[in-house]
Amino acid sequence: MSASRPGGRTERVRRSALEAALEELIDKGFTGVTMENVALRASVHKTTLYRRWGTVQALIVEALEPTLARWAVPDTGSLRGDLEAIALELVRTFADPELRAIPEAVVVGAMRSADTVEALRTFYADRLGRAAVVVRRAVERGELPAGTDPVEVLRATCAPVFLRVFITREPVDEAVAHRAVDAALAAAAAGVFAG
Amino acid sequence: MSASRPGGRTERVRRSALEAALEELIDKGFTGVTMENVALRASVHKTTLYRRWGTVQALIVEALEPTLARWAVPDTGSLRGDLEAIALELVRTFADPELRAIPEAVVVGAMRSADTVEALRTFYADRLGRAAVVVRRAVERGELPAGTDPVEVLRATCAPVFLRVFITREPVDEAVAHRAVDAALAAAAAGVFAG
DNA sequence: AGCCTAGTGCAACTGGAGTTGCACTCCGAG
DNA sequence: CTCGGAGTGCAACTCCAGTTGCACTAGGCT
Repeated sequence: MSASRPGGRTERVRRSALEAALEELIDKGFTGVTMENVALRASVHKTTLYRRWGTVQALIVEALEPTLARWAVPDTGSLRGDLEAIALELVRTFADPELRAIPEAVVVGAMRSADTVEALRTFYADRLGRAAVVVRRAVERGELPAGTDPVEVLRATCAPVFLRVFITREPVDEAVAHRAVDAALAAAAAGVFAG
Repeated sequence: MSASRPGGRTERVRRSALEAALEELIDKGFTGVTMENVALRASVHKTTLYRRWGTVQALIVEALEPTLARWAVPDTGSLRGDLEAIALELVRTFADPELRAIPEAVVVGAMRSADTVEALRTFYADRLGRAAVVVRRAVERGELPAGTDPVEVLRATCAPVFLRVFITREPVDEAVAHRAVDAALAAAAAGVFAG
């Protein structure tokens, strides 16, 4: 464990491997990430990678943790502004091939290994849970009916973007984001997500 | 090509392989489908499979074509009824592990090979296009504002289901389907998808 | 009937992912 | 400083997906 030797070689190897994994991911896309390539780039032997992480998926998941963790909930003053910030960030992420590689890798990984499924589930549970504040504030301000399920509003906002990117494989632009926000707001205002 | 000898061995091999591929897919899930396993089950040599289809993904895509093609657009008399039929069919498909394997395989395949991406895109373009009648009828009946984009309504209806199944990995039930329909209808009624 | 060839079967090969046993290095505790 | 052991490097191995060259079978055509 790295905990036993936090300042030593183990930690250097760990950092080097995670950094290399991230670079490989961005370069080659989720298909090209290989233990051997990562090992080469990190100047670490592949045996070490297998021993510490077991699978490429696990390595990638850990490599992505810091990137995914640092995410700030928007606070623009209005619900529409907050939701648009969230939706637009999604669209921009998926528009940039480099940024897109990261969420894509996780979703793909989840299709293959059960542990990655769990990682994905907890990640989105956490992020949706954190973003829920945005809707709760709106309910307090009286912008939405009392009893509105915050997470449902967020799901409705993000779902069309994900649908196009991962399922129907349609292009996404800012108009998609705006329409998704409008739709979510209309449904929420109508009380669909309340009770 | 099988066209050159439509009644002969080539066609028998083709049918046998596609059938075996489908069975393998349902049995083992998308992970377990291997050219060798399919070859074994179909009593066809794996070399033949590689020569005819090239990759497992291509084989699976072709094996799924007939299943995916036979799909009837619902016509219950009301838009809500039609959309609920569509959404509930999705939910039921994903609830059944056997049925779920099929769309899952295609989505996973699309993450890996470019040709599968194209297959997925055209499939959903076709299905959304065919289902659009449901909304067009509703517009004619005056249930929705004129100028409503039919496909947008369908996307809004299906997106939350796909989001939970493939992205956030949350369980789906019929309540999810109903709420998605309600949300899509509320947004459409508010004119979000018109103009 | 008999030829012609596309399509298939077969076996051996390639290549890369993942594993294993062993030697060695280096951190940290005493 | 030195010693123990966790962690790492290394090389050789297994295993399986995918490839290739060759023989041959079987369907269509004259």
